[in-house]
Amino acid sequence: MPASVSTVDDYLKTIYHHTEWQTDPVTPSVLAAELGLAPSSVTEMVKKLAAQGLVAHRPYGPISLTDAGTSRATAVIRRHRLIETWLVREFGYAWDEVHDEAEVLEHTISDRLLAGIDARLGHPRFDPHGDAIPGPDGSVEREPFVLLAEATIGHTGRVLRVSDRDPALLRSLEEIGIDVGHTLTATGRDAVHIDGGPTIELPPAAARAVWLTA
Amino acid sequence: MPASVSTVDDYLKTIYHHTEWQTDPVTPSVLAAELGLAPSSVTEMVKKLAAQGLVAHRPYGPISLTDAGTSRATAVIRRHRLIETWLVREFGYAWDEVHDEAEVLEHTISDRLLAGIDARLGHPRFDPHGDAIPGPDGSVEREPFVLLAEATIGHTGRVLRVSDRDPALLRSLEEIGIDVGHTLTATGRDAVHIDGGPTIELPPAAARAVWLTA
DNA sequence: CTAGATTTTTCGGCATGCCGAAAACTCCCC
DNA sequence: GGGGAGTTTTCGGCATGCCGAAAAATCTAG
Repeated sequence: MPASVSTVDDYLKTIYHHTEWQTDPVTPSVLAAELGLAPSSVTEMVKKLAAQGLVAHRPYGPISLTDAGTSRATAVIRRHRLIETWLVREFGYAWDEVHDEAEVLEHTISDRLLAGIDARLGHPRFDPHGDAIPGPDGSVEREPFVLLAEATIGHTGRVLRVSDRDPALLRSLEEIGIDVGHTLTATGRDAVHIDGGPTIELPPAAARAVWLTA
Repeated sequence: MPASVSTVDDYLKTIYHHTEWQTDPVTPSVLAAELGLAPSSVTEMVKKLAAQGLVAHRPYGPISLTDAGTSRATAVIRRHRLIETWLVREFGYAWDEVHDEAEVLEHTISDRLLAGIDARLGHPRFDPHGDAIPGPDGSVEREPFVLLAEATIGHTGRVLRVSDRDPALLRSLEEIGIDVGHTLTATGRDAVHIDGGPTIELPPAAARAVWLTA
């Protein structure tokens, strides 16, 4: 009768993740797309999650996490990002190679081993691409941010995060010199300069994949 | 229609494990007991394994691994023992604490990560309790052995393996000084001396948990 | 404001892997 | 060599989590 832990965790994580850098509501169709499932499957599962008090959802409405759901989601994300960081730092994985492995291990590593990994990494608060690693208590460090595509011309900010959704884009941004921690100024739609250097043209989708401090 | 990888692996591993230090045939009831399942479930699953060519089994007969089954089983055992060794050496787990974690991770770690762990450990060929870690090619290092309970009085041999089935027994043997690598002489039923020292009485089941070189 | 498009939900179904009860088969001992 | 004990298999069932088709609700445009 209780749904499997890792399935539940996947739903919660995906819901949380969706709202982390965006504000649009989470609907069953969005969730279905992100989980790679049919919408009907999502409706069913969401109903179960709601029954368990992890999610708020009235029929035909948006889906949101309850406090219980949020804390469970941040716990999963903590695991995921800690594992990713660990794979990169200790096993030489490239950033676009860690995701699948972390996706699996986040459900299977024990709390004890996770604590060992966390300690060995020195309790990091951010993963290699700027996403915050929630603390063991669920706390998340955040600062106000803007999506580069939505920044006003002339806005200057530090790169907080580069979306890791498209590995090719991620790598090309890296080559250009856009990486977490660098400071950028938006000089136009799809154009920036870095630390006072020359203006650079960005590939099409890039401005929607870079977040700056507000 | 294909059974889940980790379920299949559990069956194969258990069959292999059963024949590793004993010679009695593997029957559905034995397997059911070791897997904690009902015999009827085992019959069903074994039928599927046989259909996949991993196991040889005619109705009412014993179960044995085919070559394909054996190589798959040794691969799982390699993973399991490498993970256990790693948990002990790098995370300070005690020997009786590693099993459950390894049981899960053996199914979920990628080949790549396993190779990284293996390299980091220096490609060990034995786990901390003397069980051989199969090589990546499935090769297993073995030397001829006798169960202490079945050794002739006066037989002297090096301790090859201490069963890790009963953690309490394992620890009490350790306290007495019986551990992998030590040399023992069987001085009677349930009595030994170590490296020429005084004769020691063993707890009841101990003689069935210690293997010596032949 | 209403009709068509879109989204969400309901419903019947499927696969996996397990169980318990009952039937089929083996084995062993007298 | 016949029975009974014990083991193995068959069979109907259950839970999870998914799908597709069809029904219900909502949204959007004219």
